[in-house]
Amino acid sequence: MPVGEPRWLTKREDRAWRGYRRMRTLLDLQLGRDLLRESGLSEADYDVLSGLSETEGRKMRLSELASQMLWSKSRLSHHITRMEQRGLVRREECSDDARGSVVALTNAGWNAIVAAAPGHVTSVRRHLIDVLTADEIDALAAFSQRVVDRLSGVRAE
Amino acid sequence: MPVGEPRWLTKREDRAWRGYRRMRTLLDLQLGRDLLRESGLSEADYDVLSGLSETEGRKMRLSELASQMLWSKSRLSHHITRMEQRGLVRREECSDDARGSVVALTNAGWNAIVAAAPGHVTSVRRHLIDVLTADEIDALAAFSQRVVDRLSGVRAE
DNA sequence: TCGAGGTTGGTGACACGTCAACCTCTCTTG
DNA sequence: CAAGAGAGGTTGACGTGTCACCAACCTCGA
Repeated sequence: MPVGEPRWLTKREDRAWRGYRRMRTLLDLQLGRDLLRESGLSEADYDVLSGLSETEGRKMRLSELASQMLWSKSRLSHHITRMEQRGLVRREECSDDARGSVVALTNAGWNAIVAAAPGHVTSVRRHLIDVLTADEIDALAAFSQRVVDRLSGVRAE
Repeated sequence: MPVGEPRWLTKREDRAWRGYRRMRTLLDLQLGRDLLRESGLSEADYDVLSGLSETEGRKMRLSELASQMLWSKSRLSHHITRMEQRGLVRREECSDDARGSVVALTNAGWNAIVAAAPGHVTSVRRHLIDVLTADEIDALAAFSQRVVDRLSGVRAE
């Protein structure tokens, strides 16, 4: 906690910060709406399906998927329960480790992600990617990676 | 909804998109944790207090605050109810419009935001602003503004 | 002046995320 | 090999956001 006056944001910095936050809010909202309307999936659903679909055998350990998605195990477990009830994924026992469980894509889940992906990519393009210049794309990739690296290295102050 | 194959993301675009999303997730988490630890406020609390504190008279119509924050009226109403119970804000009747209500900052609310702001700015600096070059700051401000403008102009499709 | 139609908030039900407690199983280590 | 530490996952309680709906209210044309 800073003791004296902190270095307040300059006008330029403030513009960037507010712009970022507003973009984040609006973009999430729009992409989520587009996705839900066109495919009946939430962004969370999409991420889970997408993660599984890119994996060898279309199945993954629960904890591995959770850590890749930056989700808590509890969150993923709850979410998988709901998706399982909708037939998108299936829990299987883990042969290696009797404690563990494996999440597998069902056919319905595979079909759902295949059907949803084109529309989602189009939506991401329209609202973000195609609005940026090539330089801005590269800048975004570069600095977001840097921010992520710093945050991942630091556990809690 | 696209009919044929969409334009999939290139490697560069994909790096930007994934980087952005990961940054968003981690940054939110970290800033929220910092803020809560140092001031006992959630980011939502902070935004409400901050919005009110920048206003003439430190009070605002509920619907105006909601639209400025890009929140639904219902969400704000729920949140104000909780903040009211903690003494951070107060509801007042609206003289112009008997349907309306006004949210006002209490002294406790003012003290809370004044106490929280320096630490929050420091946290934003450390995890985002100071990690970016001046050019990146300007690029972020520019393209986020552009994305926001396009999204604000479009209502639904 | 009255009624239709839109606006402003509030409310209850539900979906989702977090936290902490818990159980089971695995792995060390003496 | 037994005991305890610790990992993997599940569950329930709780807080928060969304959605649908309602009541109260305003505005404006007939």
